[in-house]
Order: sequence, then C-alpha cells, then structure tokens
Amino acid sequence: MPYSKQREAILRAVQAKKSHPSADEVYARLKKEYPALSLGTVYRNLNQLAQAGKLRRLAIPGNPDRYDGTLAPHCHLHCIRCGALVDVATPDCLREPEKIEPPSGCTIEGAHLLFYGRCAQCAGADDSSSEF
Amino acid sequence: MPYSKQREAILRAVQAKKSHPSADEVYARLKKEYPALSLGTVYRNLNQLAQAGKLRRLAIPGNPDRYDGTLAPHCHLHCIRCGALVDVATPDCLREPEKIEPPSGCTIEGAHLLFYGRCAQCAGADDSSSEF
DNA sequence: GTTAGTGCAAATCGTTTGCAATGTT
DNA sequence: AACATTGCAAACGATTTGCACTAAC
Repeated sequence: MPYSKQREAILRAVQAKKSHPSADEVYARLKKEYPALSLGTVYRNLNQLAQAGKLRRLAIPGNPDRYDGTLAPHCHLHCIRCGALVDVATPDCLREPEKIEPPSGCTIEGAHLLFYGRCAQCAGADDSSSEF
Repeated sequence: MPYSKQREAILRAVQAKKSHPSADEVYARLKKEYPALSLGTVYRNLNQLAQAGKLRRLAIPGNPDRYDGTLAPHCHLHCIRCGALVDVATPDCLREPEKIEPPSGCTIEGAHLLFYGRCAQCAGADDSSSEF
C-alpha cells in the first residue's frame, strides 16, 4: 500500500479524536487542512485502514458507522441520550477473545462489546431538558 | 398500540427465523402470505417492535441491520465468510449487565456482544471455494 | 512507466416519511 | 367518530463506484 498524504491524515484524524468520529466528521475536520479532499476518499481510506487492521469500524443501529483508532481491546458505551461513544475497559473475562469458547465448530477472530446507556453528562440530566 | 395483522405476522416471522433476518428477508418471506404487504410497513413495524422491547435490532458494519426475536440475553457470532449470525451463550461475567461496573458517572441499560469469526460450516471450508 | 490513489459526480443501498385510503377500537 | 396502521411512492442519508487525472514508487 503506497503512501498517500490523505490516508495518513485520515488515520491520524481518527486516532486523534477520542470521540470515535463518523466518516462525515473526519471529512469536516480535514476539509480545512485539505480543501480539495473528497468524501469518497475519506470513505475509501477508512475502509482500507479498517481492512488493514489499523482502525476499527463500529456499527450502531440507526446511526452512521464510526471509526476507532485505538487498537488495544476495549469496548464502548453508546449514550442513548446524546449519542456519545465512550471507551470502556474490557471486562476481565473478555480480555483474551481467543480464550473464549466458541460455539461448536466456530472460530473467533475478534469481538466487540457495546453497552447502551447514558454517559456521565447525560446520566444525571433531566430528560425534559431542551438540549436535545 | 392497537392490533394489526401485519405487525403480528412480522413479529412472528422474526421469532420463527433463527437466522436473525434483515428487513428485506422478513419482507420476502411474508410477501407470499400477504401479497399486498409493503416494505415500508415492515420497517415501521420492526422499529416499533424494537422500541417496545419485543425484539432487538442489531447492527453489523457494512451490512443491513438484522432483527432478533429472542429476548433472553445472549450474544452473536458474525461469520466473516458467509454472513451468518449465530447465537452464542453469554459468557458468565456478562450475564447480568447491571452488575458490570460502568465508567464513572455512566449508567448501563443494555449490552450487545458481537464476535467476528467463522461459523461451523465456514470454519473448515476452503477459502478458494467458488461458493462465495 | 506502471500501479495505486484522488476528486468529482452519479449511482446504489438501506431506511424513513408524507399522504390518501383503510382497519381497529 | 377518533385514531393508528397500511400501501405506495418519493425522499433521504450513508456509503460505494466509475472515470479521467494525478501522485507514488
């Protein structure tokens, strides 16, 4: 895979944001620095980088996919109020996915644990707040 | 929520299929029995049923969402070769999501653990097979 | 010079929505 | 009668793709 400055910038943008940005957010953020950048290029590179194992693509029902540059195993909490995606430490029992017993005949190569709940800002917040 | 025969059929179709069908698959299966059924109705009802907690909507990166009629906690293995979604027993440590310690200030209401790997049919299969 | 990557625009896919007609209570 | 649900078709948002052009090796 030859070098490209767009690809490098895209990977760095994902790694730099702890918010687990969507493709659109990566694009918006890099558009200032690379005014000619196109959204198609962002999608193409995010997919390539995910395939190459340099980042992870995450799906949440009803939402655009998001990308995570942290490769160390961990999981996420999706805030059902504000949509934030917060890193969560992996419970001990899932630390080594290859040690989990798969259903008979199956093989496990990876895992993703997603919690649904409320982030710290939203946990105490009043639902009738006009913020959303 | 008043009764509707389409909604009942849709819920039953999801519950009956252990394959965790997508909206399209539910639609295709019911179209024979209800030739006038529309895809919009299928989507509308799947969403309502998910909101009402009668089924679960599952997202997998790069794939259409799928629906699961089994409410008892369990997790899934997504076969990276054929796309099958196989039920997996929840590891003991995740049996009671409310007992998991959330990041400080957060609250957890649910969880979904998704494994990536190969199902029993694909684990032994030759990748050069022309089947896919 | 060959190969892979880019920007752009159009196309595609999954999903949602407005509306007039129909079914449920 | 009031109200939710339906089918249809159009709209939408997210993502992918074809193509002529440019950058990397």
